[in-house]
Amino acid sequence: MRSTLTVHELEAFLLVAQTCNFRRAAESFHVSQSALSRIIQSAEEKLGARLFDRNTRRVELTRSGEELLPIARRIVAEFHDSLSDLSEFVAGRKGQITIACLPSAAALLPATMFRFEQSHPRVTISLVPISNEFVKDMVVDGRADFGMSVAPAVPGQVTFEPFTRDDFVLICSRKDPLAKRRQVDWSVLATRPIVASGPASSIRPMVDRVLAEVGRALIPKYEATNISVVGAMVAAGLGVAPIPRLALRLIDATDLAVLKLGRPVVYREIGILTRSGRSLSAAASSFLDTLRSGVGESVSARA
Amino acid sequence: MRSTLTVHELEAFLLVAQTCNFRRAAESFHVSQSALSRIIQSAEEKLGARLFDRNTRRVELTRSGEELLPIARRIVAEFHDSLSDLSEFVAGRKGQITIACLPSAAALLPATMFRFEQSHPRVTISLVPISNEFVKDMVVDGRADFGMSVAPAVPGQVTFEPFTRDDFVLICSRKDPLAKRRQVDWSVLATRPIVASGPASSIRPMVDRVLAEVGRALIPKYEATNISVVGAMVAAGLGVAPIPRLALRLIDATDLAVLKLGRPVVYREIGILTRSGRSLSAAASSFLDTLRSGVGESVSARA
DNA sequence: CGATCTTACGGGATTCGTAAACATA
DNA sequence: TATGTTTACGAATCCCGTAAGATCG
Repeated sequence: MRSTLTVHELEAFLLVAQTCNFRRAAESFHVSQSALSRIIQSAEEKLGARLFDRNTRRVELTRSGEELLPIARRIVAEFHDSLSDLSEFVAGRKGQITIACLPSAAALLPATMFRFEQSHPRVTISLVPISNEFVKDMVVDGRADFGMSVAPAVPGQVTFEPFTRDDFVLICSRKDPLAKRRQVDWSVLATRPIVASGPASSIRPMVDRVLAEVGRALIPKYEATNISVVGAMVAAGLGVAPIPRLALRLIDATDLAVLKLGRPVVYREIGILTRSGRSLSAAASSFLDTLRSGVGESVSARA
Repeated sequence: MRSTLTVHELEAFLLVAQTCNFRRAAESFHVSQSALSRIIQSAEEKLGARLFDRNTRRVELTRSGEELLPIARRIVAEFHDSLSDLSEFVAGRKGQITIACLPSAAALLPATMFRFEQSHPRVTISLVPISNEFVKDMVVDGRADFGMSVAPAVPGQVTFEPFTRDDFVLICSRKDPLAKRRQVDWSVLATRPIVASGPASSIRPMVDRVLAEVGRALIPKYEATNISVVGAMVAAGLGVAPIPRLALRLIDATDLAVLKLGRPVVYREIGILTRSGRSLSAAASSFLDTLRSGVGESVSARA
């Protein structure tokens, strides 16, 4: 074989083989018949063998042509099928999205996931709840398409796009006299034992900082790594806890009172982490569009 | 997808994906680096998605690129593997040959088949011994690549190329006094009972014609369709039989004497039948070349 | 500043369509 | 002669290589 055939030539070949008629095949192929004739000639030349025995009245496959027929069919089918699969992917209609996010931020996503499912039924989503520091890692090394968390201490490898603000609330037992109030200031924390999140949590550093601002140090009476456990301890009356409002979704609130935390005004900025200088998959990109377009909804859902 | 990618582009893509470096990939691909850059650009444009996130220092696959990677590998591999298979076929190094031939002509082939096997180990050959009239049929409708037989009564659909002449011999019992002679004339047939081939055989009409020429009619004392049976009957002393020399190979000659048949000089022209206006497969064509190039050998083998 | 990808540009090869030539039943 | 394939030819397109430009570490 002097040179390699083209998919274009194989397609032309298939049409001629199908119709055994250059004129009609040319029509199907949307080229002039002389062009088709030359395409076949070129294929034959490259192959070093005639593909059709033809005269002006009859066109039929040679043995070589018969041998090529199933091969060409397979190649052309493979070619188009595979690439159309790919185009599904490129269009974002198919694919897999992995999202790394803070456990509390996970509460922001299900509504969006539901809407996304309507328009992108063939996209699967894997939501990985993970502590703050690892969100960035997963995004940086590509294990996640994007992340949802607070802004990273060191940007650079990731880009942070603010998405929503998460303010803090105080939870206390329903039996605590505070339970009657709608809002308290952070200073109230001086009056009660504090159930604190573990130091690895994204919550703890903020609470520490705020308390430092108001001139007090956090001396935790109790500590728990898991926010649900914090909730349970508070519900049992062991103390009070300042937590992000979104974290309420992860807690059994039956025996809890939730109070707005007034001054100072503190919030976490929850945003979208993407890898800098790296493009998103089409599916992930669509998902983020859906997420952004639903901001109003998700903010109201937060109340 | 606006338009369809090219195998050429897929190959370029694979090289870039492999090296993550346009310059080196361009080298492997035997094009300038700018050309490669444009090939990738073209692929990206056709696909509607970037394949590489790249700047002057780093080149790495996007998600779309990662998705394309296994697809491209499969397509390109399939493409080359299949077509190289085909080129094996086209070169005649691989394939299947079906030969329809007279049972007696089959004796001409094994020597050639042996030599052909040396140079074309991946070609399989199917030899179909079949009566004369069907040889032509098989060639005409393509069930056989070519045939070996006497010239067809009506040419036209097939082309006849003479290959060898097959003269006639007389077989008789070793006990017959004739057995002492080396050569007799056809007229000797008047002196003995004749064991004739069946009327469907290609031999019979010739014998009839020759006897008519020498002014005698063939009144067969015995008849057999199968040439081996004719031989056995002659060996048993039931009569004598004029048969083509090639047919001797199909007969147990232990108890037979073989005499040359002198006047009139009669022979069958055995030749190669191919379908008119139809090209042979490369393997069949090679085989025929081998066959023709071995004429001397096969003629001598005939003695 | 150096290595590397991208863009600009001119030339050459390819491929197309129209139309005339050619071939077979 | 009618139908259908091939060849001729001019035009448009595509693709390449060289070289200059742009960009990141």
